[in-house]
Amino acid sequence: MKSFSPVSSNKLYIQIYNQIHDAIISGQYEVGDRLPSEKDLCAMFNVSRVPVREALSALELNGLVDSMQGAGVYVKRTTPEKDDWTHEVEPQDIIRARMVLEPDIARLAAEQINEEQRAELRDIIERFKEEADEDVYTTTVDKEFHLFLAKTSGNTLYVMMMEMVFKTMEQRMWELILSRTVATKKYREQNNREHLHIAQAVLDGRADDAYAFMKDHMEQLYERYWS
Amino acid sequence: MKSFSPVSSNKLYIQIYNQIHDAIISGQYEVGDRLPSEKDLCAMFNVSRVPVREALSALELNGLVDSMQGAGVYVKRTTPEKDDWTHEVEPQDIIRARMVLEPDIARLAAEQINEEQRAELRDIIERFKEEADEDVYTTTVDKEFHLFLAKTSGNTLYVMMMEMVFKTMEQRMWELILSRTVATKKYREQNNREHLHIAQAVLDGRADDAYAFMKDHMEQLYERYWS
DNA sequence: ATGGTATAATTGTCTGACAACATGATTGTG
DNA sequence: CACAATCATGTTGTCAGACAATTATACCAT
Repeated sequence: MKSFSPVSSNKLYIQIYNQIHDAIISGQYEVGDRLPSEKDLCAMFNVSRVPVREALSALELNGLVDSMQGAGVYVKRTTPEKDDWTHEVEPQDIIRARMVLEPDIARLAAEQINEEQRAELRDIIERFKEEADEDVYTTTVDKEFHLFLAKTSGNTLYVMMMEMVFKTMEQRMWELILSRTVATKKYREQNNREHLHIAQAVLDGRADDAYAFMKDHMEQLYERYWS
Repeated sequence: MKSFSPVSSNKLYIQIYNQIHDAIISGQYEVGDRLPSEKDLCAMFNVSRVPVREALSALELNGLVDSMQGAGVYVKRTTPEKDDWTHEVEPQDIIRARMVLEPDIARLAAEQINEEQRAELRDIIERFKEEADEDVYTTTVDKEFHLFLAKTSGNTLYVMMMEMVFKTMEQRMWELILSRTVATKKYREQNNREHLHIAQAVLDGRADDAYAFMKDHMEQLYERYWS
């Protein structure tokens, strides 16, 4: 493999780490390749074993390489941590998850809402009404509404799950799909009506209604998507 | 701050790294705190400076600490608050979310399972039976089963949500709660029966049964927890 | 060819030393 | 007394050499 450049200044092990790290993730090494031995690396970088070992141990603890006593240091993976699962989420996956989750969230929210949260919800309702008059359709208030319900449910797992949902929706331009469905004027009005029904049920503490209205709302979304 | 335990075997710098890493992300150190000097750490771990420095340089290259020559090693971050939501998840939150999610996951899994996955599921069933004879109760196969269903459902959001659930369960020693409920012999047998019923329904593609059995299973969990 | 053994290569750890730098105490001077 | 320069001390960064533990390889006898 390639030779490394001798290092010059300011914390050798950092420069050595960066050089080897870049060499690995840039694909100069394949998975399973063996790095040069520490002795060779010392010669390449023109340093002692200490900074080389500090760099290598950091790479190992980062999961990039695997060092085995007596054998050598082997490349374990050449790609940075991929938590990029959003690309394999299909639109129907999101709708399905929301159909299952959100009615229960609405019910819990209606059961547990307090005065402070009622004020916040009224504020959101106002913004829904303002938004109804505008020409452009945005999903910010929509998102805010559903996340508010999750928070009000008091179940932190629901909050995190809904944030996952919306993060995924943003990551993949769902705007396009929305533009074909709820973004049209007719559907926007219906959407608004449904939101207001749910909000009112939550405000009144009518848990069963909140559940039912949210279920309807989600089923509407489902049908609109598949039509 | 606290003292560290002397290390014993098998790559000292890994154990040292883990101990310091855990001490930092668990909040035993605030941002800006100074770690003990290398000399002190050597005394605490009862090792030489070499593995201590290898662990510290890895922490620095991971961005957790900042080591300044002549001054000391200072904590840079204690892990973003983002990952720190698990502590506010209550046990009933987890049960509630699972009650809502998992029946639908089971249904989807039964609808979409293919031959390869059937083989994997049979393998899991075998391990359930092996585990039934052992004395100690572990949750590894249980977790594997439920995560398998999520994967088989084909809904990546469900997979991520279930991973969230189990990660949370592990983070907050649910073992303790389990030891009071499902860990007892009587419940373990019932648990096993329920799992096998669900698995068989999924294997046969009986979606409605898978849904119903999983719902029962979750309701059983719910009742066991609250009793 | 095959299997076992000796040898070499490689990583893991220790010890001791010194250089580079930061901080606070000491001292000297106005 | 105030203040600045100097020094002592503690800390991290690096070097050199050594040995232990483990693995891979070469060699040899059968």
